[in-house]
Formats: sequence, C-alpha cells, structure tokens
Amino acid sequence: MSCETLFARRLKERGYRMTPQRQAILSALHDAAVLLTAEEIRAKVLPVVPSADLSTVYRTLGLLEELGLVSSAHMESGEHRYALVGAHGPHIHLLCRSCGAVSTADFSAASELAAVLASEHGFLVDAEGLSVPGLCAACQARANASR
Amino acid sequence: MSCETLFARRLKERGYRMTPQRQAILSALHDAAVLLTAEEIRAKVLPVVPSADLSTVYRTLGLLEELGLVSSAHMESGEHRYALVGAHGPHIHLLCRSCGAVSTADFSAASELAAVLASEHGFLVDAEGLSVPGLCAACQARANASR
DNA sequence: TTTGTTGCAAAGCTTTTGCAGCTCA
DNA sequence: TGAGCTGCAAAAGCTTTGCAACAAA
Repeated sequence: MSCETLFARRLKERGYRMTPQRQAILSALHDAAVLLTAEEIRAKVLPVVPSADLSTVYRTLGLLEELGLVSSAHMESGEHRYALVGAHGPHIHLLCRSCGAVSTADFSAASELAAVLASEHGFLVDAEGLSVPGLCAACQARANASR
Repeated sequence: MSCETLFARRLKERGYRMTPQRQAILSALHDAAVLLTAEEIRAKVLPVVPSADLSTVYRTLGLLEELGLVSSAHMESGEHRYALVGAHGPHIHLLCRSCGAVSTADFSAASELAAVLASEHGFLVDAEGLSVPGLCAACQARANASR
C-alpha cells in the first residue's frame, strides 16, 4: 500500500480530511533521501501548492507524528528534521555534527544497546527516535587530511 | 581534583577568568542529579549571584562545552539540558518521553552500537552526545497499570 | 451543510548578540 | 591597567496559536 493511501485511511479513521497540502507534504517526505526541516518541506511543497504556509507544514507534521507516520530528529543546532516511518522499517539516524548530513542505519545496530538499557535500567528505547551524533566518514577524512 | 579547580585551570590555560557567576553555574551543575535547562541553572545561581542573567548562563555553558566540561542533550520538546562531564566518566542520556526525566547510563552500553556504526557506516559516534529517547521504568509501570 | 483545514498575522519561546560599564588577574 | 566578563535590552530563529474565510465529504 502506498503511503498516500495509508495516510488517507488513517486520516479518515479519525475524522480528518485529505487535502492537496497534506498530499504534497507527504509526497515531499516520501521522495526525500534524507531528513527534512519544515522549511525544506515547504520549499518542496510550494511548486505544487503555491500558497502553502509554514504553519500548515508544522500542523501536518504534528498530525503525521500523532498518527505514527513520521519520526523527528532534533539536531545539535536545535533544528528539527522529519522523515517518514514504516516504509523502510525501523531505523536510527546518524547526524554528522560537522557537515550536518543525516544518514540512516538499521535499527538492529542498536539492538544490544536497547537490550542493555532494558535489563539494567528498565528503560524502553523508542525504536524510531534514536539519533546518534558524531562524525560522518567524509568529515573524518577531511579532518585527517587537513591535520 | 575538584571540578572547580579543573575548570579554573582550563580557563587560565586559555586566558579566560574565573568569576563568581561561573563558579555558581559550575556548582549548580555539579550538585544536580539530573540534566538542567539554562533557566533551571539560573534559578540555582540567583541566590548566590542575584544579578545573574540568562545570557551569562548561556555564555558560560557555551564555554564549558567548548572546554569539554559539559555535554548537552536536546529534548523532544526542543529544550536543551546540560550536565557536567568527566566526573562520572563518559555516559549516555536516557530521556523519558512521557515524564521528561533524564537519567544516565554508562557509555559502555553503547559500545557495540558505536562499533557497528564505525565498521558498517564509517561513522564515528560522539561518546558524550548520545541521547536515547524512550520510556523510563516508572512510566512503563504507570502505562501498564492504567491499561 | 457541517466541520475540519488553511493562510495570514501575531505571539511565544529559547537562545544569541551588541554595548557600555565593571572586574578579575 | 587592560583584556575579558557581565547585565541589560533588543534581535533572531523556529514553532505555535487565533481567527475568519475556505473546502472536503
């Protein structure tokens, strides 16, 4: 099932409506290879719905999160980035503190972490919320080269 | 060596100065069992330095981060929380999305995650920046009880 | 038609910055 | 004494909210 269909169905179940704005936002998220900020999403939506407002983007993102369709990552810089969930299975986000790039890794990489935290701290890790700060391969190479 | 002494030495090495405000901020962080927001730090500093301004707190936190003495966690809500590093060794932060509580766990819990990300993605994880979202034991119990 | 949704504008928050006076070393 | 620090006030971002008009079902 496509994301649009799934979204439309979940909306309907709750008495919400599908609109061109929501379709465009969903589509922008679906096409993105990386996590997007609200502003970036608006930029992708504008060609489709020229009047689209940032507040609509935020409201839709909130709705999508509530429906469990998007996850958000909170960067060091304080900005928030959003990505669709589900389509690609649970994953974690790798945030490069140097270049700001966001990549993803399979959640299984964190399975031992989750197990340790559960057994030692009774803490239940959110599969879809984990963001790991660090340095990406490219920035490490750059740092070494300039040394 | 106490945190104050270490801080004073690092400041001096860089040509910075120790002030009552900085001592009070460091002391507030040192006494705290959990991570604090800038506003919370200011509240703890006010009795000691009544004129202390939030901007001073932010500037000092920035300095402390630069010197590697504090780490910050960025919460779901967008607020930033700070804690001293070093005294307790590298650790990761566990953020409860329900009650907002922040606890810490030894960094070794994430060592396998770091190893996997390094070997499979060439990604170098920041030891002191990892924040794990999820549900704390108390909130899980509460959720089960009300079910 | 009804009720949810949108765009606009304004407000809210946390964090940052400019500056003149103050103070630590 | 002088470079660094502080408090104050204003600015800057990002995000949220109120409201009247609009549109999906």
